[in-house]
Amino acid sequence: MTTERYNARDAEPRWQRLWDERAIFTTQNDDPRPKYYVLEMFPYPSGRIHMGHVRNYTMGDVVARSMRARGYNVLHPMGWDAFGMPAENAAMQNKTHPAKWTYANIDAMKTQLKSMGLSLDWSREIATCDPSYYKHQQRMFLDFLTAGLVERKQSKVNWDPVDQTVLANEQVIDGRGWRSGALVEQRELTQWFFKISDYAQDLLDALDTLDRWPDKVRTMQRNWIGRSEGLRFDFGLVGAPDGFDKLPVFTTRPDTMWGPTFAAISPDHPLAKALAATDPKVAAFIDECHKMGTSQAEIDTAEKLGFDTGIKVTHPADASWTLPLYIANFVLMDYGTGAIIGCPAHDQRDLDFARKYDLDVIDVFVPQGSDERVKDVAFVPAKTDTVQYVQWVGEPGIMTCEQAMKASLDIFVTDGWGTREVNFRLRDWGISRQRYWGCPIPIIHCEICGTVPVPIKDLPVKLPDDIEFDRPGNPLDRHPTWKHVACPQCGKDARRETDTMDTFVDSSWYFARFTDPWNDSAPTTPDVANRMMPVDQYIGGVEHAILHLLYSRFFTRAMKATGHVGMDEPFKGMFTQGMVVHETYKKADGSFASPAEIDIVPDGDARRATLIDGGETVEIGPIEKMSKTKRNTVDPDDIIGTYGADTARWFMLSDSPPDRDVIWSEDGVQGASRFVQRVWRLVNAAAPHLPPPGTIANHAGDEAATALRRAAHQTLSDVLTGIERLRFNTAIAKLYTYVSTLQEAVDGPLTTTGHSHAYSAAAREAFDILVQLLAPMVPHLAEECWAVIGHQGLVSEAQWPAVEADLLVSDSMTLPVQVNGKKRAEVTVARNAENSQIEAAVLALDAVKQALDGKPVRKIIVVPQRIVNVVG
RNA sequence: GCCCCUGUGGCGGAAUUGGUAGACGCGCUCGACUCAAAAUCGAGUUCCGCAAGGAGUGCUGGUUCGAUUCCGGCCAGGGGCACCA
Repeated sequence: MTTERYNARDAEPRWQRLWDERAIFTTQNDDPRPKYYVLEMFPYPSGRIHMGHVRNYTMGDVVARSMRARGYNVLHPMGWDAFGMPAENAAMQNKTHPAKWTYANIDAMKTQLKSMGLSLDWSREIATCDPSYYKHQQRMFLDFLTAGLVERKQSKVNWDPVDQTVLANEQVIDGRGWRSGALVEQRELTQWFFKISDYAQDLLDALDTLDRWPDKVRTMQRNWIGRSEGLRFDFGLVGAPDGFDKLPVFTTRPDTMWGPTFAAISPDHPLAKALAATDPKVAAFIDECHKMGTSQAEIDTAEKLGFDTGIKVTHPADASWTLPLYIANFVLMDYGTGAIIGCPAHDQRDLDFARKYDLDVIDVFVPQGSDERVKDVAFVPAKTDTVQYVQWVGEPGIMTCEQAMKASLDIFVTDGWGTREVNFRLRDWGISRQRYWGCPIPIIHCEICGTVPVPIKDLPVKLPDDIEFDRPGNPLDRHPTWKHVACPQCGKDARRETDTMDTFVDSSWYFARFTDPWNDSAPTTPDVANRMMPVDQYIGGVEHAILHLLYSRFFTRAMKATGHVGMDEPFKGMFTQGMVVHETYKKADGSFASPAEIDIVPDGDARRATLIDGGETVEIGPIEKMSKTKRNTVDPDDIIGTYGADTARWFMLSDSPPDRDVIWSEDGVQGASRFVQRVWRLVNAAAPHLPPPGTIANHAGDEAATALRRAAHQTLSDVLTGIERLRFNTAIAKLYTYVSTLQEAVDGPLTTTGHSHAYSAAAREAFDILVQLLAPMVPHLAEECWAVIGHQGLVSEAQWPAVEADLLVSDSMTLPVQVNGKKRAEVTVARNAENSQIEAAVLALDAVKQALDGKPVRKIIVVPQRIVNVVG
């Protein structure tokens, strides 16, 4: 039989057009069926999609299509994270307006996404750079301000000298700007902050409820929030300037309070500043500290510097116990109170400092049964280690550090010397950016009225179109007219805030906007948002495990506090997919060749890569993340053009577990392509032999029909759970097996005359199920096949049949038989056989007798439905 | 330094969470079809052994009738955090 090869290039656009015309992926908010919201992290419109996008969106699409087939009202929208610096950089280079550049990119990428055949509701498309989106963001900024969740404060900021902007702590990687790579400097600026730290405890606690999030991500967030419990107390001050009579300190090791030998404050501490005002030597020291870089290398090698203020602090437990007070360069102002106690015996950094400045070292505890005192290495046991306490207000004794910490804390609290305190590493979120291409902060600065919110009726504060990018810095600030406005309160001349918001703000609520993007008067329609939210399955890269996900969790809480949504957590299920990686090809001159320029030929057991143009042999390098610099990228357009979207989708889902990296290889793609053709041939071969759609499968008493139906329903059940657990690779393995089973049917009974009606009907069901299960993964091929086997409608709209549970169990079962833990035989017994019957059957087996070798049977373990083990 | 994850054939990986290790795919070998190639189809493919059989899930101990799975110690690779008191 001759069947033409499946032509994806012809079929795919045809089905995409039909889906579009019939708007079958448009979601109604008032649909009575249960909702399911599946979302992939929306892309930055860089201009072209890459393989990472293909993988991400394919996974989401499989979930969306399968949930639709299971009867849910699926919301699966797409949008654009469209503000950001690349648009400004492009504007500087090409003299194009960021908006023009961005929207052109959106157009191009939308075309690419459409060629993938994704089941997206494009009617909800949003771009964060559109005033119809950011006006609501401005509104929420004002709501948050009213609710006390926004603060304007002087703060030391990370300043990126290349991009000329402030960076959040999260955007500083190894002391360098995350985008420019420039060494970050410290500057004092007045900035807008979202008070995410107000929610630190809640954000931490609620992680326990997110049971459909990867543990890895939850751990990362937990560490980032960084909760630590400890003791807060005041040192008394002797000889300090007026107004400073005590020094608040936080410590997580109250047990070391019995052996401090110095105290130190940050160079940014108010007391240090006060001293600097009258003492030029202090001022000089502080200056020196500020010159210190923040890069990792500098921090690692930086010398611990201290300046003895001459001031003494008094120990809270004993006012006659005084310690010297230093200003030290390693004390951070924005953690704890900006002041520390130094206990050199049990902290290496304190010990180094003590040795350098010739301070005492007091051992609070020593190893159990030892009298060894600290010399050059601090003694820092684990909290659960048991040690001998020698310095103690009560009876010295042997206990764990944990016990001693608790006991010390109790003493301090009971005696009124201090209080329990919890500190978090998480800082407030600085959102001010000195950039043009971002959401303007809706504030007006008036000399008389101070900072005045822009009235909600005046929103949006739109970005001006006529701007120039001839110089670095913030073009909004240089605009001749934009910032000059009248104060909304007093009407006098005032000045607009020229900072824009961090782009992470834009992506912190887009998922909520998708629920009703048509509402022009408010960010959300709470009724609708509460019905469609939270996102049931969110899918994206691990690189956003902290930043984006934590901000979104905060934002949802803030939106709840201001009445825009009714829930705390935005993402019920979260999944982080792995990267797409590819081997690299290095030419003799050290430059890289792209996979498209390479021919791979077998070379003995190995493979050899040569340049198609010229034939030069190139070195096959390590497998790495696809990147422009390594030139190991594969263009989705090329793959879709050559093999079709279905092949690309199938490949992305096969083999690699979705949370791990997938190695893109030509062999793999061809394997996927072969599968597409195989399905096509199989379905075409079967089609003429199938009874009309709707023929009811009834297998009673027909062995062959029963076997076929069992295979179909087993596969249905397996694929369903595979997708549910996002284990697409195993779902695909089941489909491969199922295709082989159906191939056997086509090669045998189905195409031979004389098979029963029951068998025909079972085959009809079996092929319907095949095509339906393929549809989420290779939707175009599935539509084509659906038509070939005689269906009128679209498989994309067809509901999956229910799994018939009684088909998943058979009347007899084959159990493996072990003797002393080694498999020796198999035994087939009735499903409902008694254990005694099974035992008898097992002992009668020759293989068992042989393996026992005459030894008596001591025990027989029969695990129902599983295994039999004979112990001799 | 602290925290987390991973380790299974030539390769990607399965294994219903303590019950037949290696499903499924890739690659490879042999065969069929073909003048030939591609495509397709069939057989084989953890290792040692002609075989019977034995060994085997990074290494090493343990728990168990039974361990890839649980526990202890180590080794290797990857990731996150880090002057955080």
